[in-house]
Amino acid sequence: MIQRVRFAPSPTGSVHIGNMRVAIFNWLFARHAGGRFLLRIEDTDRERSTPEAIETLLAALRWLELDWDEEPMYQSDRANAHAEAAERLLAAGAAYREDKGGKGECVVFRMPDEDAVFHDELKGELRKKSEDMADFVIVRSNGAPVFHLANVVDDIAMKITHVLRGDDHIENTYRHVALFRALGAEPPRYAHFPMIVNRQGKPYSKRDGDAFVGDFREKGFRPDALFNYLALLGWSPGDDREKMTRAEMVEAFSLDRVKNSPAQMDLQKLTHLNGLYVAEMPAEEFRAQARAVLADCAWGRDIPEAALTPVCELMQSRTKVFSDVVDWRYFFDAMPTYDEKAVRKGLGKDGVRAALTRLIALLEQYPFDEAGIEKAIREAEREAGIREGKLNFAVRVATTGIATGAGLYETLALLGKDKTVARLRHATEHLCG
RNA sequence: GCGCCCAUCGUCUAUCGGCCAGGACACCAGGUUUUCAUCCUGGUAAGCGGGGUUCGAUUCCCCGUGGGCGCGCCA
Repeated sequence: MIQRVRFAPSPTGSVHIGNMRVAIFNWLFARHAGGRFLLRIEDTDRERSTPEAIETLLAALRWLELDWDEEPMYQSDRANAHAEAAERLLAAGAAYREDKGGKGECVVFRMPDEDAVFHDELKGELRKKSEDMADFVIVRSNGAPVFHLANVVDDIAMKITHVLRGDDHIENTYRHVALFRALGAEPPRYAHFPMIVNRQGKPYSKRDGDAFVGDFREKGFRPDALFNYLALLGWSPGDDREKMTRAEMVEAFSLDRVKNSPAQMDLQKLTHLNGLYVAEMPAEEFRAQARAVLADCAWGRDIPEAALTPVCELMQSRTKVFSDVVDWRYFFDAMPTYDEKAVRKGLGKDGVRAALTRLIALLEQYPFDEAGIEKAIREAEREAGIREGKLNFAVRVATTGIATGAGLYETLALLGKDKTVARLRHATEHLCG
């Protein structure tokens, strides 16, 4: 039998990272098994489920290349099926009408008078005593179906074989299993994944920042890196592999390798992984991405291709996230923005002013290329009695304003003699301690 | 309160009774006789507590403790 799983989000305008990981696990499961990955939009909340919210959701799925099979089901189209199911349950005595709070009659599902049991693919046999479960509303007094009913009726219609969702649904599952049976359907198999939690161990929320797929996209994370990272949150291939291609993940994925304890999001590790992906991007693609970031900066919009290309070549290997690109400003502006701390540390020492002043003169004596620049700096050090290599940091701060960057000689060669000399001069006149 | 789920380095994880408890991120030290966000090498760092079962438990069972979830005419 072909396995059919579904991702059934309710569109709210932003896509939560925990939800997306559930989608990833469903997708991986389906692709591994050669089954179907289906989409159901639970858009019965008409206030929040706007066309824009739905588009945001689909865009997030497309961005992560979670391609779905068949036409998505829209729950809002299913009112008749839900109502009909409620009628059947009523007719069979599995449900009854009741006015629970003066709001008019609603339809209540009668929980069977027996313990609820189901087999969870991750957690084993899960059970709950009959007396610990109460009947529950399936149709509101205004006629609208409640989540439980709609969810089960639609899963039946979609012929879902495996429901893979967050373990915050475990309690619902006891009810859902009963609903499936009452509707004459065999319940699907279930697996409940642990949640993604924050530092405090609470479910990851928007208050924690970076809670939505869009946040990562905006910051310049790559979708393949985010996919890879999220897949590893709660799942591992069983060996030491971490950076994996989709094909490898599809091949290796199985439910019995999914952990059943909650995982905490580690932005640093995601950033590291993203850097590995960035490093192997084709140069043109890297440039296009950098260009997209620059387009949002007033100073970065009109950089000619000829100026941008060498900077990209220099910086790609050390770019981890595309938002890093906003720090490239010193390559293009006349003057860098000087970081106070770096200035203090790099330009504050005695003798630095004299050495840099001498360097300005020495730069005139050699060709302005990497080798010539290095020679000039070495010579300036010798003359000033500074230990070899020690002047580099001062030069770096004087010319780029910050403490870190690419290779110094390459950076200066790229900057050009005019900017380099002007900045060195500025440093000797205004910044040295 | 009642019920359910969970528990290995700071974090993500490996281990399916015998491990010097392995890897990764982060961190620290060193190297790439120049910086560095790349790269290489090395290091610090873990089995929540108490009972069992067993020749032997991180691993199996029980009880605590801690955290999470559920107990809606929300999804």
